[in-house]
Amino acid sequence: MKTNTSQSRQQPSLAVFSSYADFKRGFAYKGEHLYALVFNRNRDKIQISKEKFAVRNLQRIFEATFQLTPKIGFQAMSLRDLSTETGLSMGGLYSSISSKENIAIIVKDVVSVVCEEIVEESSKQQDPVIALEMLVRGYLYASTLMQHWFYFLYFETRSLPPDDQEASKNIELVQVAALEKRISQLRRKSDSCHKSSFVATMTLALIQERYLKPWKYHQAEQTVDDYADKCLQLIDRAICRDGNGMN
Amino acid sequence: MKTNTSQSRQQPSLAVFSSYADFKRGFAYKGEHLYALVFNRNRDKIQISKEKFAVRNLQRIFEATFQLTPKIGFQAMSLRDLSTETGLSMGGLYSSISSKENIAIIVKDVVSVVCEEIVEESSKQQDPVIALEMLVRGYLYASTLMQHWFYFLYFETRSLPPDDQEASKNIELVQVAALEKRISQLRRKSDSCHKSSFVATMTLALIQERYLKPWKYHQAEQTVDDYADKCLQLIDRAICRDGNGMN
DNA sequence: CCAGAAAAAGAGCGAGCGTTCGCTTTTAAT
DNA sequence: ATTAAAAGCGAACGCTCGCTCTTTTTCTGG
Repeated sequence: MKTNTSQSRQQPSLAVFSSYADFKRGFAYKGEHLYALVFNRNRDKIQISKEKFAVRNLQRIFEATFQLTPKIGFQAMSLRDLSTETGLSMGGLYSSISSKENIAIIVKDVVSVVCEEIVEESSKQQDPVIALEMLVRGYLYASTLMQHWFYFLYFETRSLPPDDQEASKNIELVQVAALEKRISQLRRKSDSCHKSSFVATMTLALIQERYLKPWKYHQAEQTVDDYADKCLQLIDRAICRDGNGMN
Repeated sequence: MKTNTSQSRQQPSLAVFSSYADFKRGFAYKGEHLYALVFNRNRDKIQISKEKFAVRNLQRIFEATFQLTPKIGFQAMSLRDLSTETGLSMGGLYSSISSKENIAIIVKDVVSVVCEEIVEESSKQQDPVIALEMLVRGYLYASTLMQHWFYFLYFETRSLPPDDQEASKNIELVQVAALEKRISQLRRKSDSCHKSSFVATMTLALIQERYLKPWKYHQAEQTVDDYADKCLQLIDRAICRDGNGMN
């Protein structure tokens, strides 16, 4: 599995999944795979040419960033802090990422790729119920597995150059649009039911709540699976598509 | 209440309100009133002794901060930027706030005061329906009127010293707890209904969504009143208290 | 209108930032 | 074992930061 034939970079699809464990198994963006992806997508920013070395350094750099950043913010993290935490020298840091800003840009890129795949996979589905479930579970599960990345992007969007800030906001807009489309396909047309756009907004807010507030969920008396179930159930209620008859 | 015997500063209560316009009228934390409050609560941090000058400078400083900060973040805003934007000199800035960090600390303090009052006013109500409505509308309306302050605190909590970071998270926990208490009083006991804690979390996430994403709502094709109605309606659905008692 | 007090000004300070570059060590194909 | 290329290193650089302090200007009450 790990034996990479030089350049057979392939994105295994999210495939079908119905639980977090399931999803996790098929999830491609983790461990060395993830950093190999980063390496391949950002060769221009990385002055190291051998994948082996680049991947090792990138892994250290991002893990250290996610360690240092949440309590003090990205801007307040100095490259000397990062050097200490990674064990790399100043020079090593620079041959790996070329600039501090690139760290944030790469995070944006990664989250972007993951989100696009979720939307893409879901859009292949013609059944709106399954498609919606894929969106909700996909985003929820992916942002749990990559919590640090999603969290970082949300709070550090403002550390990005203007164009990337725009792109970062766009990720979210695409996500809501995908949700809204599927929700509107399911919504019972009635004035007493919530508008699709409102329900889509609510759904995204709930998903984000989960990865933005790790201190609430890290102890996790409640699993992500439960959380996903509740979100889906709530959507049903909001659009009057309840299983049990409610008046 | 507050121990204000010597101080003439009085906080007009939020009183009763049933619409945004209503709430706005009775809202005490705006304009010069607000900065007078800041001045009185932070005399130790402010080296200017005449209220007149202090209030004028504070107003300039916070308005400039809220202008500069959203796009680049607080850490990236230099005091020279702030000096340019406010029209104050370096020295003027320092006699007004003593340190850059104090700007963030004061924001935390202000948001804290506003939130405490919302919870306090609501807790005086014995009718849980009205109490819940006061919480939701109060938080939603207040965070609309003071959008910059709430937004800043959410994104800049990490620029605060550790104790204030803790305090900032606490504001949110108090808010959810207040919501949860009232929701649990209304919740129909049934396994098919969402747990009070989940509904409270969802409610807060929805409220925050609104002030955290100004680019979605600033054009506001949808008023805050509508938004509040929808939130309350959704709560009812989630806890199986529909019966459409929604006027 | 004046004199003492308060406020505003802004050049200057040391610290620490992101970044660079000349050098050493490691790697890996011969 | 040799050697050229790649990776790693860290002192040093220019710059900007938050902050201070002396000087100047403005305010204010008699």
